[in-house]
Amino acid sequence: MSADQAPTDGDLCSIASTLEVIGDRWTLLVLRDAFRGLRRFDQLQADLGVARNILADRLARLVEHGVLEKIRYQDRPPRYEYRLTQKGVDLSPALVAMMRWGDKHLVPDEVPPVVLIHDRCGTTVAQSFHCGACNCDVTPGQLRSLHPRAHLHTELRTELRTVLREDIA
Amino acid sequence: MSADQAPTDGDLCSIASTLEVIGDRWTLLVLRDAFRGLRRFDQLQADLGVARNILADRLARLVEHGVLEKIRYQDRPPRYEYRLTQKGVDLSPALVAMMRWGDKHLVPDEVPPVVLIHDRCGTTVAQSFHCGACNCDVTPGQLRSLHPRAHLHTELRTELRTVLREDIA
DNA sequence: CCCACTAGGTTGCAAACAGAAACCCACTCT
DNA sequence: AGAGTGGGTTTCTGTTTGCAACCTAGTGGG
Repeated sequence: MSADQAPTDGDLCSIASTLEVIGDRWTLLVLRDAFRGLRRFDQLQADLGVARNILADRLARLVEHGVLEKIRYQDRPPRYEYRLTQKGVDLSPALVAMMRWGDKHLVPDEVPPVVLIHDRCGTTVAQSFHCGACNCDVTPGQLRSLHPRAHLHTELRTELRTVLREDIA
Repeated sequence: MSADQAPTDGDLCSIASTLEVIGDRWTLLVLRDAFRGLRRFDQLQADLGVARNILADRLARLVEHGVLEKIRYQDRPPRYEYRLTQKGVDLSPALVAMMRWGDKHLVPDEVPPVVLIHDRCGTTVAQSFHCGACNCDVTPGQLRSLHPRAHLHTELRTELRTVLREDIA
């Protein structure tokens, strides 16, 4: 059954796979700035204060993974900008979740939180877990996770459909 | 602690602040395992394959930041486990968002996705942005962000209440 | 024509960090 | 007494990072 062949289980776990693409401090800060609308190399470099070679590396990796696109926005002289693809835009739930955690547990009073707006109606939008059956929001503590295949937990349980509890107490 | 300040704008941006706590590949993998129920040093070390000194460092940092608690679960010999605090459990939206992005854009068919269950009713739960006014879900592309203070964008706009568009096209 | 300037990088080198393996300690089991 | 276990720390070495300098088009000014 070979539970441990991979260097990391990047191809088995969605979180590990995701971290192989964006699991880096500078990468995530680049994405944050991309969502804020920054698109050019020097804008990003000035805003982040990151070393230029590191920024070049992270941008190239994000382009390679299809999270950003490198677009030539003028021809002479050739100038490029980096903008989010749909795949990149789909990262916004992750960035928003981190932002909300920071809002709640760090920087309590200094910074008024960024507000998310539904562009059609202009009112605020909340991120949540929603249960369609109960038609209610679900807090993290009321969540359980069901692993369709338990190959990641062969030591704990060898049966399929193992329920792992996320309890805290 | 005591803020070795301003290498980045960690105290201005919630995302940057959050990344100073969890913005590291191993840290995030430790948290993933914590949500799966792993609690002991050797369990984590065996599962992740991380160097023991690195794991010790990451656990200590997470405890220091109040994301995990180090609990003595037996006295002779003294044995400890690490479990999520409420602050730690509140990170689940971020982990879930990364997991869903990985489900959607990486590992497409190999791994059946982990399903989230509402413990009260046993049915599946979805993570979403919800607009209360329209009573509908909002896709990432329909989101705009409103920054109550624009101090992070003084070059772009010096006015308050700058609307930053997250458009892609 | 010559010079400075900008965007978008690349190169070279010192310092910091990650990883592997060995070691340590307190206790229990046999 | 010797081996095993949980929970780490130390040591050494190789990779990664950060910083600064440099490069390459092209543009605008004098």
